[in-house]
Amino acid sequence: MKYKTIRGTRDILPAEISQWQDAENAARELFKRYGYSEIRTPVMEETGLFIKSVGEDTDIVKKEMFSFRDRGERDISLRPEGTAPIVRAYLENNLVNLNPFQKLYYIGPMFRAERPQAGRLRQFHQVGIEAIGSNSPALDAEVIIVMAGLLDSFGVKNYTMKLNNLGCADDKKKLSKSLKELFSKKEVASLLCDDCKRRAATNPLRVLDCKIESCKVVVRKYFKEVEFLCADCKKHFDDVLKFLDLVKIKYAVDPYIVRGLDYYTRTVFEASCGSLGAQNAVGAGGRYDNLISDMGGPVTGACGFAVGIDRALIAAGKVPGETGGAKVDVFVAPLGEEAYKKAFLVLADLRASGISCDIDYESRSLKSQMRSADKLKARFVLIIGDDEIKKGEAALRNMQTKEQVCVSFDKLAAAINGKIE
RNA sequence: GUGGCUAUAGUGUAAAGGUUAGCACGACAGACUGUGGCUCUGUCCGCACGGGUUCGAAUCCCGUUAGCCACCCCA
Repeated sequence: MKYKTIRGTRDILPAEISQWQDAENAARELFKRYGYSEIRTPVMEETGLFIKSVGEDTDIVKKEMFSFRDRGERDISLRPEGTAPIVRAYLENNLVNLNPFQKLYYIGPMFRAERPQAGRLRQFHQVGIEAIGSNSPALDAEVIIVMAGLLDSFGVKNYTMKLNNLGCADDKKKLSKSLKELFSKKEVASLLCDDCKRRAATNPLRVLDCKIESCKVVVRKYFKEVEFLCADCKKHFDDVLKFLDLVKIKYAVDPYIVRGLDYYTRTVFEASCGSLGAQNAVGAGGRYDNLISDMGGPVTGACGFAVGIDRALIAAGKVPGETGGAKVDVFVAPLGEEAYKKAFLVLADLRASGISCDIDYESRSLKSQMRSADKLKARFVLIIGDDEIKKGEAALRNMQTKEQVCVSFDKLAAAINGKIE
């Protein structure tokens, strides 16, 4: 029986792992500059956490969660997103008492049971930040700036940053109600696609970002008349834009951006990249001013984003293998059994001195060992044969210059360290 | 989840129902037996899985699985 990775999951092999490490390192370095600390939460949570936060009627909860009941009859889900677990952790660990304002970031796998495609996996990876405990528009702006900086550091180019203002919870309710009324009119409803006819009743905001042209026409024609934003929310959004203008971040306000998670309020944003096909969202986020209180915490604002690492690497055009391959300082090549034992000892000494080195385990010809050394991109090969053992020194060959010198066994580490500098 | 396209060594590909499934890259070994990259030689590794049609299937049909594309939705 040959086993395979399950649908929508994949192995990240050594040839591409450096891209992931580079991306993660870049993210950590960037977040540190902005004062964010890492937090790691479990990949599993109570299912109820996501139903409550992401929303009962959202697709993520309704049809995309990997949920199961464990042996203790608990309802558990693999996390489909990172925000809810972090809010849970913020409240559960009383971080609010430590400091009510927290800047947190996370990196890790998320799980959604969608039909897989390139750039859309069932286990995918997100890196994101959550700044909890402030209503300031400067925070919205900073979060957007950090996301733009992250995409830049990943090498993602040609993305567009779209912003919208959904308003506070009351505004959203007003909007939803107005849209329901609008779509219930026969002359409007008859123009919508079948999906939107259904959405008009269940989740009317989603009609706004329907891709079908006829629906777009309807939305453009009637949506302008819908007034739903209160004065505070309007001002908040205007201030966010001012801060962004101040640091010359490029963005486009798109009144049809609607996020698929119920907890968003006020500012929402999305970075999309044309080269990704239909999976063009490479990062997105927004403000969620009611989530913390909905989860039993104090009334306090928060804002965050998530970037899909898998997608970002595709968008950045990273190709596996370009930077792959192990590199080693010294390849030790013994000839014969006696020499192998000596080599084994030398290996231990060199490694203890901080020198990366490797050896062949199959006792092959020197030619083969030289080839292996070449493949490993070894900078030096240390040849140990009977002659060398007799003389008490090994032959150290520089693979680039082909220069070969004899070095006494007890001075090996020092000699090599001197040459590596 | 719906619809469509696809599936040949590790990778990229050829074979339009008819011998031992070909090629390139790759891996491994060797070319006066203690010296790498180039070259040459040899070796290794494959028809996704399961049924069916046929004298005969990589090739045609069905199913399964997986990938890809669009939708749904989303990072």
